[in-house]
Amino acid sequence: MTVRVRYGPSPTGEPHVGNIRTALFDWLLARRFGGQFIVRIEDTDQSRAVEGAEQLILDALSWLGLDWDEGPDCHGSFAPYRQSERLPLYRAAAERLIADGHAYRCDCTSERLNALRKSQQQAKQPPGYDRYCRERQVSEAQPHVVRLAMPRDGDTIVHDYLRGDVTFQNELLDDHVLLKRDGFPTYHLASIVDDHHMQISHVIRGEEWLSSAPRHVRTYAALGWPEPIWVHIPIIRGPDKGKLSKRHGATSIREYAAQGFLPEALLNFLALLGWSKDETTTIMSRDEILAAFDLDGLGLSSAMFDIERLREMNARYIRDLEPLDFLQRGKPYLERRIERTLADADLERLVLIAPAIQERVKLMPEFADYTDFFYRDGPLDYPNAELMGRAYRNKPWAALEAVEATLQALRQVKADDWTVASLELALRDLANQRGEKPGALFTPIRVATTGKRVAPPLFETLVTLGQARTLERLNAAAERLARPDD
RNA sequence: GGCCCCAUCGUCUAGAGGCCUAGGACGCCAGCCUUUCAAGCUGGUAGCACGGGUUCGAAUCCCGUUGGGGCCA
Repeated sequence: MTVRVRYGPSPTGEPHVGNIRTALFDWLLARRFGGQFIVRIEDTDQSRAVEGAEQLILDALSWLGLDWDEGPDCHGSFAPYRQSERLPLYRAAAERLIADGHAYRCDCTSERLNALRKSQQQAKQPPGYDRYCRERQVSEAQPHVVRLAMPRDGDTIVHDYLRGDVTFQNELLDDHVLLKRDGFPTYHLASIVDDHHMQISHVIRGEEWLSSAPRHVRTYAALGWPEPIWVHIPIIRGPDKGKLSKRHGATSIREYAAQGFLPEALLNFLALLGWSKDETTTIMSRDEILAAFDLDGLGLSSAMFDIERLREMNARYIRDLEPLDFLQRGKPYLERRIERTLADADLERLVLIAPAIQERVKLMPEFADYTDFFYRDGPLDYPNAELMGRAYRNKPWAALEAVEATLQALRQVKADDWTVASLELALRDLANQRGEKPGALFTPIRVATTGKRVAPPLFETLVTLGQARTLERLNAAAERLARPDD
């Protein structure tokens, strides 16, 4: 069997991580088994449509590296891929169902329906359409909806790939609407007609659709079409255990991108939310996930979206980046911070220190914190107290002495010997001579050269900064300590 | 409320009757390392929701209870 799976987002806003995870499983199944991944825009609810949302969805997929074979922006054998452009297909299906006696026209007013619901509520009856029009002849000319004539008794069984057979009592299912008054189909009709015509093999969707699945099964039966394989995957929950939503903070893919999460990390994290390869593997590239993926690895219980775990995974991915790749990815954040653009050669001065920075950055925007001082021209901005650190706290004269001793030692280093090894030797030596711990001496040097208490390792920093600027900044620090009016 | 789904450390999970005195990862705690901050290393903390069965034997199968979630209202 050819695997053909579709992702059917509604263009109602930013794509949500929960939806994208479904798309990920679609994509994985298709790619793993040599099938096709189709993107179909489900825009039959005109009132909820949002301008530009379709592009946002496609962008999110691209950002994660999920490519599609057929979709609204490319040709495919089953075009068009927007439901709003496929209306005649749904109408034809509805007409056929009516002709065969599986569906009927209904012109009940919303007043009647509301009254009905109210009386059902009062009588503590299950709510639902009372099939008033099922035995009537409603003229085509009248405004009307089309409803599916569901069986009145018996059961409908949904064969779910993950859960096995799920049985629903037909008497609890009412005659739902297939075609709305405006001639647009509901999800219940459109998805079925399209899945059939597009030869979809597996319907992977959130568990929230399981309760309407018997309606879909009945529709397939009425149309005489074979059912796809149903795969209802668990939903993602927020920290309060409820369905993940905006209340819980960021939910859109774009927000995660903006916060500095790497697409590889988010992909890995999402894949592991409800799926696992084996008992130990947690870090997997897209290709490794792909090679191991299958539906049987999916779990049945819903997983919580734990941002801490995602952050940790992101940090891990950042550490594992090639240094030059890391620099390129950090570049935009640094440029924004220093408010100018950087040539690649200028950026690549950082290659020596890049691995040390990678160990420290958890989220990409932090890249700027660890690198901006390399690109500042004027005096650094920091309080004098920082310069003294703990060892020279409230003793500017002592700190001054340390800085001056450092200056003296570093001036003697030959320009062509300005390396990590010789700086380490020189500065450790100096600390020894002065009879103090390296940390005591290094703090003022660090603050003087970076303007920060927390910075990358010192020797690499000084080498990257260069001898001239190091001495210049130490001089500036000495001057500040000499007149402690800060 | 009705229907449906689910149930292993705080979190993500491994486990498809004996391999389980339940394994891994993140977090957390302690120690080591250490020039700040990290990273790394070592050790530790913590779980099969409960009650009945079935079986020589149950985290694993069945029933019930409880809890959580979804859908409909």
